[in-house]
Amino acid sequence: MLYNVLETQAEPNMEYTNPLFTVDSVLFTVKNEQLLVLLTKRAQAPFTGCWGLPGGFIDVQQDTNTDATASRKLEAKAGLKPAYLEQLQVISGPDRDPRGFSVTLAYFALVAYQNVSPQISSVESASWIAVNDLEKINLAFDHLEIIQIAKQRLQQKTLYSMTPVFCLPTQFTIGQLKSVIETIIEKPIQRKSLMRRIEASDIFDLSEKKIPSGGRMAQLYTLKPGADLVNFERNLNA
Amino acid sequence: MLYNVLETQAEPNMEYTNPLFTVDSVLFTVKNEQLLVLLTKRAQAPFTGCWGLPGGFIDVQQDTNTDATASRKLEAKAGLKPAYLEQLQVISGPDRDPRGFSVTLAYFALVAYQNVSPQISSVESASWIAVNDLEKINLAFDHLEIIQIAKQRLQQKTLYSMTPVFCLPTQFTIGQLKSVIETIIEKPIQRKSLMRRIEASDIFDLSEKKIPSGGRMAQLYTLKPGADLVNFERNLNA
DNA sequence: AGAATAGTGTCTTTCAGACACTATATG
DNA sequence: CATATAGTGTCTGAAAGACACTATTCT
Repeated sequence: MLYNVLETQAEPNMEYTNPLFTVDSVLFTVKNEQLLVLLTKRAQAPFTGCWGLPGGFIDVQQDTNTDATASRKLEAKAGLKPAYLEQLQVISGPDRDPRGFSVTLAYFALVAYQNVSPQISSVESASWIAVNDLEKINLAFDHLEIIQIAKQRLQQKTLYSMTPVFCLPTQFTIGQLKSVIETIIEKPIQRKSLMRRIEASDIFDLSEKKIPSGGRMAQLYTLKPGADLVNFERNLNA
Repeated sequence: MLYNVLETQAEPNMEYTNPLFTVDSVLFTVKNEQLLVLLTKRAQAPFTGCWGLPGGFIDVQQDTNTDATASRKLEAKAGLKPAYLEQLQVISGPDRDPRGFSVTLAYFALVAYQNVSPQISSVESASWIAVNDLEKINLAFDHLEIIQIAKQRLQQKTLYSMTPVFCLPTQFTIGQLKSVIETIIEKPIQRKSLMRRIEASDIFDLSEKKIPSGGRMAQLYTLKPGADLVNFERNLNA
């Protein structure tokens, strides 16, 4: 006993115990006026059999940074590349993983449902779940909390940017964009306000095509190649 | 050779090499119309003798999360507690640290210069450097880049919140706040606009006191106890 | 008095909200 | 034709910008 105490004190430069470090992604899409999140069924302990966020460990041989880790894990677990990916935040603590102190870098990502529907349905262990139905699901770790934080960030960004276009195919109509935005922020917006922002942002091209919509034909738009998203100086609605 | 290849393939569940994980802070303050950042002189390799951001490893025995790590390191290296602390972002890659793949969680923090000036000057190895003079300094790792990212975030937040109050003592005047804001965003603002926001945010109390200012006495304000910062729905200036 | 800073009154500008109106598709 | 959705015209409203004006303090 005494011996151990002395030995510890004699090593002030000891290596700190390195905590577990993982990268997890909250990948959203929108389908039928519902915000969906991608969950995977956990094959290993802890929380075997529970649903959780797709993620895993950095592969220092392969990954050039944590963005690459997030992408690689989404590719491996659900066979898809997100259209949008950004860091959300780090969550850490001694009690969130039974194996010990853990640090998780959470990403927040978007894809168009149309682009990934076939891949997901072919993967047994991955599934889209409506964010508003998550109480019914038994989620691993603090993943429910992380999803709520990601949802809030998505809602916030939707008020001052065109981020939700990444939930749509490359060609889309104003009506579709309006619907996706309304699903995300859970409030109606004015079509006129959206049109003004599309015009002002100058990041969209008119396609030559129009598509049927139940009424008058709708103009198709695309994001200009290489265009960066713009942040507006005012929020919508809120 | 062949044996090694087979062995690798036979261990799909092998432990990944855990990268180095550190927590660094970009602590800003404002003094004499200059934005300053706290740097520490590195005692150990790599980059011995260079200036760098105060930070270090998580202590899984002591820290309840990475926020605690950031605070503890600021306390240890400069003897101070920041008035404001939030996550900035994770920077990672195989080449940013000569020791190998590294992951750094950067924090962004604020203090009032008046509150910490004595501590810093008593610490040999810590010093405030003007952010606009950093080219002259030999900075460790990619710390220059991290400081620039933190500065941008601070500028952005200043446009839609009262975050800069954390660069001031608990009692402060509108004139002081205006000056700090202008230093941060490097642009003049309208005193009237600031007054309107102070009124609208409803997070400040008038003190009973006024202080001299070179002209008419200036009203002292304080942040209401327990008040959360408000995000305005429009940006200033920009 | 004159200079300096604090604080107010008020007009302009910008952009979102509201909503009526026109346009064009379908059955 | 009616209905549904696309898209426009234009008025209102909220909050920032501009800036002149008053108020107070010091020398």
